[in-house]
Amino acid sequence: MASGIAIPVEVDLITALEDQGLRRTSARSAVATRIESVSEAFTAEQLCRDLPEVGRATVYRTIRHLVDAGALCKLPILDGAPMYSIARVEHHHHTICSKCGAVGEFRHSTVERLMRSLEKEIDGEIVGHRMEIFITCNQCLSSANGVE
Amino acid sequence: MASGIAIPVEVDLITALEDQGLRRTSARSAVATRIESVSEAFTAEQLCRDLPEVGRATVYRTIRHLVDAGALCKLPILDGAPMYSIARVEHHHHTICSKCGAVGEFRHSTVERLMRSLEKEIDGEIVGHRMEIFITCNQCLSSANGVE
DNA sequence: AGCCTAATTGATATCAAGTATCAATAATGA
DNA sequence: TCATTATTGATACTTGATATCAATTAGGCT
Repeated sequence: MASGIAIPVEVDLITALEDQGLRRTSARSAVATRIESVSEAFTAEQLCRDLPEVGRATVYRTIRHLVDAGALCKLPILDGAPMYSIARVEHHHHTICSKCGAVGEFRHSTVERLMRSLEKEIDGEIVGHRMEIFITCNQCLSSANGVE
Repeated sequence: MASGIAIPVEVDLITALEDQGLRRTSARSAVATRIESVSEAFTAEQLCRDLPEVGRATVYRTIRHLVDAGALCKLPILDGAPMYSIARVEHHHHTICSKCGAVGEFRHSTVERLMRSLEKEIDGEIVGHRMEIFITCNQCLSSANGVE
């Protein structure tokens, strides 16, 4: 999705954890491996279901560590549990398909430029931003055409 | 906040509810009045605490109706319950102070222009977007200076 | 290898936010 | 006023997530 503007970087979740001074354990490896193998965004509960051999608490803790390490993005969904996706692009934003929930990443220089121009208009100091674009992905568009 | 670019519109929450075909009741009036009187963004639980005479279920239901009516914005917070703010500006985005949590609104044409330019790059059809700018508000900036 | 210590785990209890239920109540229209 | 329908709110429940804490495990040290 938006592959033309994504800048992929190497992702190694277990290393990201070790870089935080955390030990490499079988539970953490299981969580990391699983996340790397699912290409799409996921919720914590999904991960718990996929990994019944790992305790819920550990799954949640590991996710939190990965978010702290910057290796995972936590993105709040309007209704329901937040989703997580691997941070493959340095600084990026997300596209969310409002039909199927698929999450993509993109990066666009205009967003950063926009921040600088807003700086004058805003009553304080900008420390960060977040942006989500809601789309109907091509897959959902074509399947809708096929049915109707 | 960002008053130079905000375009205020009239807000009358109880009317917004009636426009949805909902009855004017004392519980709904109490909720609407309370929301109008607090100038800042709030959580559902805060509202419940402020209105002990109105049942929790009714508070939640009324908030949902107001969001459906477009009179309230629901904005997901990274950790914890979503906050709600009156939609005073037609289409707008939010500033959130990461120190004190104060929420402001702003509107900027560049955001809409940005959407149009992104349309080409994104693998699907844009149906909406959301943007939050995290700031340290002037009040928090000055109080930090005063203490340190 | 074996030991020591601190980190980690996970079953369980708990918490917090929010929704479903449903009998009692209130609002509207005839 | 009456009949009908919407609304209310106490309660129970669901879901997502965290706290507790005894048992286990990893990593360093000798």
